[in-house]
Amino acid sequence: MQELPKAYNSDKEKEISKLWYDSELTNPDRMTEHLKETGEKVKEPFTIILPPPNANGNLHLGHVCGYSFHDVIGRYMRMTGHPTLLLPGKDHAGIQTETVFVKHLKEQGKSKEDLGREKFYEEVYKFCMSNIENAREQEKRIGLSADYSRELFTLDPKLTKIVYETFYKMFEEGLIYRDKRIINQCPNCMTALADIDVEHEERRGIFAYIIYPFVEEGDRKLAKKLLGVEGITVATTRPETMLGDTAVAVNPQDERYKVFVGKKVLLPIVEREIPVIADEETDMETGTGAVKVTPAHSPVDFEIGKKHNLEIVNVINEEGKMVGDIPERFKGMKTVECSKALCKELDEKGLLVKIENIKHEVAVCERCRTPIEPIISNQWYLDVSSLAKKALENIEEGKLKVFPKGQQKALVHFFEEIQPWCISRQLWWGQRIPVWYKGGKKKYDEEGGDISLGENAPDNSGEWEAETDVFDTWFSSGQWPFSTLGGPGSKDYEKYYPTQLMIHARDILFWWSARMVMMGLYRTGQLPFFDIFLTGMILAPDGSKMSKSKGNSVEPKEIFDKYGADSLRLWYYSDALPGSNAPVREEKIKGNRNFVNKIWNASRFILMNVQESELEEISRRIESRMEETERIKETKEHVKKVGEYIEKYQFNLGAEKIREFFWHKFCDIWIEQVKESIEGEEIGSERRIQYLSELLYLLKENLKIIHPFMPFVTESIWQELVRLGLAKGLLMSQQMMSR
RNA sequence: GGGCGAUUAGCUCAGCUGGUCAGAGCAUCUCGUUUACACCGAGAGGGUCAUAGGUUCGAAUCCUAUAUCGCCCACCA
Repeated sequence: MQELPKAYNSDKEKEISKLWYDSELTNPDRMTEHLKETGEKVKEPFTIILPPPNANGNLHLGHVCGYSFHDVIGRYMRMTGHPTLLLPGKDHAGIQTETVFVKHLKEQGKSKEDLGREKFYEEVYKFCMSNIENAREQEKRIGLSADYSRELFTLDPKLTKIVYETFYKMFEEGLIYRDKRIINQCPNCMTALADIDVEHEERRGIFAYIIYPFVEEGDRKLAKKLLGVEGITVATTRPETMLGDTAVAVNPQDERYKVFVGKKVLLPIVEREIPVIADEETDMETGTGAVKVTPAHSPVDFEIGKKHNLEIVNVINEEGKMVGDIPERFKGMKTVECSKALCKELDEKGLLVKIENIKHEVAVCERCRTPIEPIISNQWYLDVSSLAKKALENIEEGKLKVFPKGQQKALVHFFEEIQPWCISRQLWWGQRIPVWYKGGKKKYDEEGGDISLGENAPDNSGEWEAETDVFDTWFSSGQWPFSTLGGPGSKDYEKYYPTQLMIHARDILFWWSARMVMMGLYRTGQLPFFDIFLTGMILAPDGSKMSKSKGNSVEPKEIFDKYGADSLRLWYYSDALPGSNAPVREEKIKGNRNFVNKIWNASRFILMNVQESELEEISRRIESRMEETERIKETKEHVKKVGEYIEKYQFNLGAEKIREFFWHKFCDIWIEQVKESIEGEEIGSERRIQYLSELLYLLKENLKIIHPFMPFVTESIWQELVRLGLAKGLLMSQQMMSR
């Protein structure tokens, strides 16, 4: 009797999601009431804090798909009696957003300095807000049943307050301190980076052999005899740093150089006398076995310098330009430029032996791929050793688990090897570190002095200078699970913390989950979550990494428009398993679209068969206790099995199972059987009523168990049933196999 | 240099604690003018489960090597 369109049209997805959000059942408080009203059992709340996407651009396919994991388990939990909170948010993404926005400005011929700090902040804020709106719409399009009434931005003052509290506590306990040491400076982003923000990339480079002549005549002669030249030859990939050399190191076991240890060489060009020292770290096999030591611009050399009490000579500034106590002609040069100029001069002096072209690993900025400059600088550090230790204990005790297991070992390794975390960034976009220096920051760093914590200066004396650095983004997002819930003591926190599960892409395991675990344990004494599920990475169709620059990225909108969200979700469940990569396969998504349509048509067929006069009786029967037929029994087992798969995070198996069962059992066999059984039967006959009731009941239970995976098509069919009085409410809030 | 993981049909991959495990989807081929659906139905072909050993009554599944690929970590100048 029903006249439904012949094919499911995914255009209606927007109306469907409006039903969900308008119902407010995505709010666990509201869901609790709903369960009570309908006489269902209310179980423990289930909470997932969603990873906040960066508010500086569009969501890519990976973000959007990732949420289908949060959503499938969230919906399942909601449908099994757990008031469920999927808490959404957006990340200000300090360095990345600042980089993106500065680029925008540059295109308009402006710089951030033109705007000034305050105006800049305002503009970036606006920029983020418009992106956030966009991102939210994309999240809704995949069907994410998140509670948007609780949505937060990482720079929300409520969150900043909690982040500051953590900072004060850590400072007072001595975990946070200011220290002068060698840091990773990105000359492009103009800020310090934590070790973890640095990546290694193979780049072409040079390996230059340079002679450092001995100071004493006698040494020169001896060297000539033993080494062939009047000095010691060092090999380096970065000749420009020689301007800051304060020693030459050799291995104490190295017979070639033993006699020269303690002697002095004359640093060419600069004409500075520096000692030859012995250090075990020096590898006899590399280069000439003698290495120049530049404590100011190499982490290794910094350590050697500390050990041997060497002078630290700064010759490169935070912009990657040559500065300091160096010959005038090199000042202001970029490092590469300087390297070339130096090689030329050395060659003219006969001190350049040779230059080899090599490939080597270079440390680069994770965001802009600019090679980082190690420089000496004062920064804020967090001593994470005690926090990491607690995290490790929780892993060892089996309280914290990572899926897949292999990544758990990686996390253990990370915690074991963890170094102090540089948490200050020289950016404008972010949370200002709440510190005031009496008499100025420079004075404090040079001679020490008074410091005051707080958002405002302790008094109006005018003596206090505000810290201008901001926190590393991860310092605040590391507190996300409890800060979004209002922090210890608040109502939501008491109800929903700790959460159960964290799901995100595996590339941010160390940046994010590791930090959340440490910060959570620190601030709340509890793990912020117990399971970490790492999603697979989506790749371009050819198996390469998707990137805008390569032009091989697939836009989510394209897929949504063409195949609908359900098809995309189902593809993701089966292909993007933890630990694996998933190249986008359009044919497969298309195949899922066919399944979506199959569900639609099977439902449509059943409704077509039911006559208006039979509705009331059928409705009565499916609402009352049905006789347990073989088919119903089998369906119950099916639902149970799928539930187990979801609870074990085996979404791929769950997806396969619902497809297999609905298509090849329910449609191919049962519908066909019923079709045959009622053929030629009179309308309203007991036989018809009985079969059709059973079929409708089975359909409803199937829709329920399919719903977490494919919410749109199932909900839209459910609403057709509601229209006919065969169902009530939203499918989203129904309870599995509940009668 | 260290660690982790992968290697199963043309493609993308399932296969949990060893015994109907040789599978799914897509692709291919054949047949079907059935009134839910051609975004369909019925069926077919296709893999010595990377290689070599080993444990076992029995291994894709456990162990040991080898090869290839991928990812992560790492200060080798």
